[in-house]
Amino acid sequence: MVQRKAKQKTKQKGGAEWSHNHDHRLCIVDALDRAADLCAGRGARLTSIRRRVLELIWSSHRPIGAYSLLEVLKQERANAAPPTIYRALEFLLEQGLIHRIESQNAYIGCPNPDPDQQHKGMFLICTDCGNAVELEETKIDRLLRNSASNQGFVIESRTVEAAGLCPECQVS
Amino acid sequence: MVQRKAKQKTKQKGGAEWSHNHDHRLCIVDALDRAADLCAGRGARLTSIRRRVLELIWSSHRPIGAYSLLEVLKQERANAAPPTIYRALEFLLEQGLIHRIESQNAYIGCPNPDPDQQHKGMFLICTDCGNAVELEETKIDRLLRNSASNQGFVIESRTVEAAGLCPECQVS
DNA sequence: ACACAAATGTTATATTATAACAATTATAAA
DNA sequence: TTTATAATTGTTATAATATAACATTTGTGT
Ligand SMILES: [Zn+2]
Ligand SMILES: [Zn+2]
Ligand SMILES: [Zn+2]
Ligand SMILES: [Zn+2]
Repeated sequence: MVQRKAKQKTKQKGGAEWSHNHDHRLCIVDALDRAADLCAGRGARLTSIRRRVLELIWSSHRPIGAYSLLEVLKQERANAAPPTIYRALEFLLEQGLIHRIESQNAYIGCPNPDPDQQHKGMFLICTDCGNAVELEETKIDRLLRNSASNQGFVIESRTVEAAGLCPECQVS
Repeated sequence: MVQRKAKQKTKQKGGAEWSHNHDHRLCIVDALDRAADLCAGRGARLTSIRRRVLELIWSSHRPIGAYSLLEVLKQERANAAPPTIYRALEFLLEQGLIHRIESQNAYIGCPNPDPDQQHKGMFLICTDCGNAVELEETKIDRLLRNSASNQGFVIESRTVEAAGLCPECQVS
C-alpha cells in the first residue's frame, strides 16, 4: 500500500467540481493514490506511462482527447505514438480508472473507481466551460433497467451523457 | 401532402422491432411517408439524395455507419463521396428524421419524428443482432433533469444508449 | 543466467469526418 | 422568359480518431 495520510480529511465534498476554483491538486493526488492502490490490489501494473497518462487526464475536469494527450506526452517522451496512448487508455479503462465520453471521443478520470467491478459513468457536461461531473444516480440506472426489462431487454452496459450549462456558467 | 391511405391501419405496434420477422417494408414506407410530410410542412427539401439516404438507413433496425451508406450509394451514383453522405446525414439529423448513435459512430432512423421539436432518442441496442429500438421514457428524462437540477445544472441535450441482449437473442 | 510473458517501440494503415472551392440546380423576382 | 439569387451537389484534399502487425525491450520468476 502506497503511503497515504489522512486521505479522508483531504477529500473534497461531492459537487465541488463545478467550482472553478477548488484546489485541484488534491483531485490529482487522490486519483493517483487510488489508482496505485487499486492496481496493487489487483496485481495490475500501473507503469510510468500509464500513470502519467492518468495524471494528464486528471489535469482538468474536462474530457480530453487521445491526440491531445499524445501532444503533451511527446514533449517528455520523444517516441510516444498513437499506440502508446491508446494502450494506456485501454488499460485505464479496463481498470475502471477512467471513462470514455462517447459524444466527444474523449476521456475523463473516474472520481470513484470501484475496487470490485468497473462501472460506466453517467455525466453532466458543460457546453461552456467543458467541465464534466459524474452522477451517482442509482435511481436512473434502475429506471432504465426496468424500462428495458419491460421489453424483455437485459442491459449489460450503458452510456448516459447530458450536455448543458453548469451552475457557474449560467450568467443568467 | 403525399398520398397516404389508412396509415393507422398499417402502422405496427410499439416493440415490434424486436421481432426479427416483422414486415419491415411497412417500417420503410411509413418512415419515408412521414419524412415527406414533415419536410413539406416545413418547407424543407427532401431531395432524392436525402430521401435515398434515409431509405438506406431504414433498410434495417441496425445503426449504420456513414461509409457503409456511401458504399451502397456509390453503386447507384458514381460521384457520391463522403460529403455527399455527411450532408445528407446533417440534413436528416436537423429535421429529426434520424438519430446518431454515439457509441457506434452510426445512424438510425427515428420511428417517431416530432413535427414541432426534434428530440434526442434513448436507445436499447442488442450486442448480438445489432438491432436498436428507441425508448419513449419521459420518466427517465425527468429524473435525469431533476438530478442535474439538484446540482444547478441545466440539461440542453442528452445521449442515452444501453447495450445488452434483446429478447430474441437471449437463447437462455 | 535463463525462459517466458508483458509492455513498449515502430511503421503503416484503417476509419470517421470536415474544409474549401467549383459547378449545377431550384426558386422566385423582374 | 430571362435573370439574379440561394441552395444543393460535385470534387479534391485533408483532418481527426483509432487499430494492425511485428520488432524490441523490460519485468518476473525460475
Ligand atoms: Zn479538481
Ligand atoms: Zn460550465
Ligand atoms: Zn422494421
Ligand atoms: Zn438481438
